[in-house]
Amino acid sequence: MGTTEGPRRITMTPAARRVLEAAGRLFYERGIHAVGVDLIAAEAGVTKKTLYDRFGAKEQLVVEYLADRDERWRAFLAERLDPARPARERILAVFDASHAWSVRHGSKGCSMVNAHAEIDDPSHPAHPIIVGQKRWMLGLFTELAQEAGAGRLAGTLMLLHEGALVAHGLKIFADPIGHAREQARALLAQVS
Amino acid sequence: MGTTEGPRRITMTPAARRVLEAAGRLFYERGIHAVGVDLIAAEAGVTKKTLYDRFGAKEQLVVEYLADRDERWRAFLAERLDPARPARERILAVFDASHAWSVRHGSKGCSMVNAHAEIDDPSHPAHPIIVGQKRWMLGLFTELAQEAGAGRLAGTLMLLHEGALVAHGLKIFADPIGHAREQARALLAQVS
DNA sequence: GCTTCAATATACAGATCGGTATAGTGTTGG
DNA sequence: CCAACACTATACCGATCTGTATATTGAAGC
Repeated sequence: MGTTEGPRRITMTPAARRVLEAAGRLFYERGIHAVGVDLIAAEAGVTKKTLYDRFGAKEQLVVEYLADRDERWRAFLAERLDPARPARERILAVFDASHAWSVRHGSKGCSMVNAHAEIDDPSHPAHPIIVGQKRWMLGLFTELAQEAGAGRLAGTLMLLHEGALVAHGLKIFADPIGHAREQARALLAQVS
Repeated sequence: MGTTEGPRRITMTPAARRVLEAAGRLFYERGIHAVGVDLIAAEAGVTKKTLYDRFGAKEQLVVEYLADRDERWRAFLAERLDPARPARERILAVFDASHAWSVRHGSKGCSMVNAHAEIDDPSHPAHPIIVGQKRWMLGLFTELAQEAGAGRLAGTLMLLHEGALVAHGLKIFADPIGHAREQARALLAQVS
């Protein structure tokens, strides 16, 4: 039950990697529709020809961007979910991972949620990636909560986590992810 | 302490109203950058000249769109926050209002959060409207929670609410707003 | 009655958009 | 040696983008 494994059949040459890096940074910071392929190519130090030789179309570049983020996030999270530790600690580790991730990757909120705001069409090839990650996160919280003997808390944990990411992106109040983690801890403590 | 009252000095003629309605619908459903002024004018049954005579620029149209949504949401919510009722019920009424709002206005999540995903520049005139509404919501939860003798729950209520709106937009699981409301109720019951 | 103004219709400007075409360079592996 | 391939450089295509220009109509208010 790993990553959804969609299309994603592009040759990852050095230039392609630079393109993906630049696209990821620009898409996340400025939005997908606001960023043109010319800018991406320029930032990557690559000609447009190369960009199109590797990715074929901007849409595919968007797909690769999101699939890459999804893959990286799951790997990042897996590193921090030591299966030896009790489920309750692993639940809190999810919030800690989100905090660490946001420190490393910037604070404009969740790239999946942001991309979803720009994609209306459910038949867009990026759509299953977005929904897939969120479903996977809900599944993770469900498993962990059940293992912690608090199965009914899965939905609440998901909502706290999503809310924290949004609040963090909007910079409404200080350390929303830490706040969500603390609330999760308190809720889990009640089930003991 | 009402709406932030930004610029917003345009003559609201009948044609302008139709433009704002069409822009709101299209911006929300397809995203701001994905919708052109030609389409908005066509959908509103108005010439582009009229659109520019009223709004001057697309950016101003975006500002009006968000300011209008903000205003409507606060009025919508005020109608459902009977000051005679106890604070605890009014907190739950916020979640009920969000549910009713989403039924009426569609389910692509929060228009402020979605707009924020497309606006990088904090100096964009729409930025204060977005952040303003969220700050106001946190202030509302803070007041209500304090009045209910559960001041420390304000942040959690905000996170549950934001998370529910996101989850609702992504359609991850059934009735996230109802779930958030139920969790809020449970948390408030503990403070009694 | 004449100005004011909201509105129409249409055409166009300049920039940028996603994407393609053509020609050539440098490296690598059979 | 040479074919394959990743890549550069540059120029171009048609479409779409925001925004403007021109000329006209119809209704309301002093």
